[in-house]
Amino acid sequence: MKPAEPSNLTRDQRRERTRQVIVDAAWQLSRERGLTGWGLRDLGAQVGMRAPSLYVYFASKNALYDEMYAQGYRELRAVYESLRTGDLGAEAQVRTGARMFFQFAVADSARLQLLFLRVIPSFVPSATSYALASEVLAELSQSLRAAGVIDPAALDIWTAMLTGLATQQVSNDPGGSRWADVVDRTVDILLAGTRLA
Amino acid sequence: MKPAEPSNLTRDQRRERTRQVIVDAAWQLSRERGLTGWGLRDLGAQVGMRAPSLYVYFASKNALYDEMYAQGYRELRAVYESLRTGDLGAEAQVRTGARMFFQFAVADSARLQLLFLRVIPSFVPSATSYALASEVLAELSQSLRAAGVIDPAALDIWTAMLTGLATQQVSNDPGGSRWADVVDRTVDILLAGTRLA
DNA sequence: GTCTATAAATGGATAGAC
DNA sequence: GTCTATCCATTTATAGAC
Repeated sequence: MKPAEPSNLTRDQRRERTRQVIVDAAWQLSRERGLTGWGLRDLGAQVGMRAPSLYVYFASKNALYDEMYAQGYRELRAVYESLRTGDLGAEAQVRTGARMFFQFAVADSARLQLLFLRVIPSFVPSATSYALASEVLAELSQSLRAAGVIDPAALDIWTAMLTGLATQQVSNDPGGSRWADVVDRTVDILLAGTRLA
Repeated sequence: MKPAEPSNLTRDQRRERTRQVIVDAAWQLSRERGLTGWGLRDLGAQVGMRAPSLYVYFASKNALYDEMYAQGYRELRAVYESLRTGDLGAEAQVRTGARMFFQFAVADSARLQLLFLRVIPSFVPSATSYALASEVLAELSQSLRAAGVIDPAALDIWTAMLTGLATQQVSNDPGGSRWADVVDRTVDILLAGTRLA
C-alpha cells in the first residue's frame, strides 16, 4: 500500500489521475523521440513504474495510443470552442480558425502524425475516439458554412489544405516559418475559390 | 558458388540486379505491412536469403530506405519528364501534372510517407538522395513558372496543396476518390489565386 | 497496485565457416 | 556471396508473489 497521492480521492479518481500522468509522459516521449521511438519500459521509467504496472491502467500500447488520439482531438475541439465563443464574424472565425489549427498542428509533430496521418500500422482508433474526430470535423464544417462555404467537396479541399500546410512545415522546415507565412494568403485564396460554389 | 543467374553479366551488373530485387521486395513489404512493419528477416525470406546476406548489398536498413527514397524520386522525376516531353501548353501541363502527382502519391501510401512525410525518426535521406528530391521540386517550380505562378511562396502553397490532397485521400478514404474528385477544382482555385502574385 | 521474473518474439547487426 | 550461429538489446505482454 503506497499510493503516495493525496488520498481524499475516490479510487476511480486516483486511477484517472494516474492514467493522465501516463498519457502526459507518453506525449512527452513522443515529442522527444517520435511517436514510435519509445517502449513501455521507457514510459514506465518516466512515471516511476515498471512496464508491467502500466497494464493496470491500459490494456495495451495501442489502447494508450487510442487515449492519446482521443485526448488530442479533445484539445483541438477546445480550440474550436474557444473560437466559437468569441465575438468574431463568420469570415474572421475561419481566418483565425485556420491560423489556430496550423499552430495546433505544428506545435507537436508527433500529435500531427497520430491525429491526421496513418503512421502506426497496427493502430486504428476506436469507434469512440473516431467519433470525437468526426465531431471536430463537423465543427470545422459548421464554421465554413457560416462563412459561405457550403458544399461538402469544398470542405475536403479545406482539410487537405490545412493538413498539407502543417505537414509541409514540420517535414520540410521544422522550426522555421516557410509555410506558416503563407497560411493567411492560402485562406484568402480558398475563401475566394470555394465560397458560394 | 551458386549465382543461379545468367552469368554473362559482369559482377557489378549482377550485384546491381540483386540490389534491385531487394529494393523491390522492400517496397512490396512496405505496401503490405507499412513502411516500418517488416524486418530484415522478413525481407531476406522474400528474396530467398537470410538476413545477414542482405548486408552484402546494403550497409544498414536505413541505407536501404535511402535507396528506396532515391528510387521513389527517380520515378517521380520520370513522371514529370514525360509531361515536359509532351506537347501540352503551360497551363495544361500544370493541370495534368497535378493529376499525375496525385495519382503517383496515392498509388502507394508507403511511398507517400517515405518521400513526403518524416515518418521514420532514424532515417534522414543522404545528400545525394536529397538532391534528387530538390531536382524534382525544381521541375515543379519550373512548370508553375511557365504557367505564370512566379513567386516562391506560391510554390510552397502548391506543394502543401498537392501533398495535402494525397495524404487526406490515403488517410481518410483509402480506396475511394473523395479527394481525387476535387483535384481539378483545387488546381483551378490555386491557379486563379497564385498567378501573377 | 506494484513488483520480480519471465515468456516469446523480434529487432538490427556481426563473426567466421564454407 | 551465402550460410549458420550468435550477440545483445529490445519489444509487448503475462504470471504470480507481495
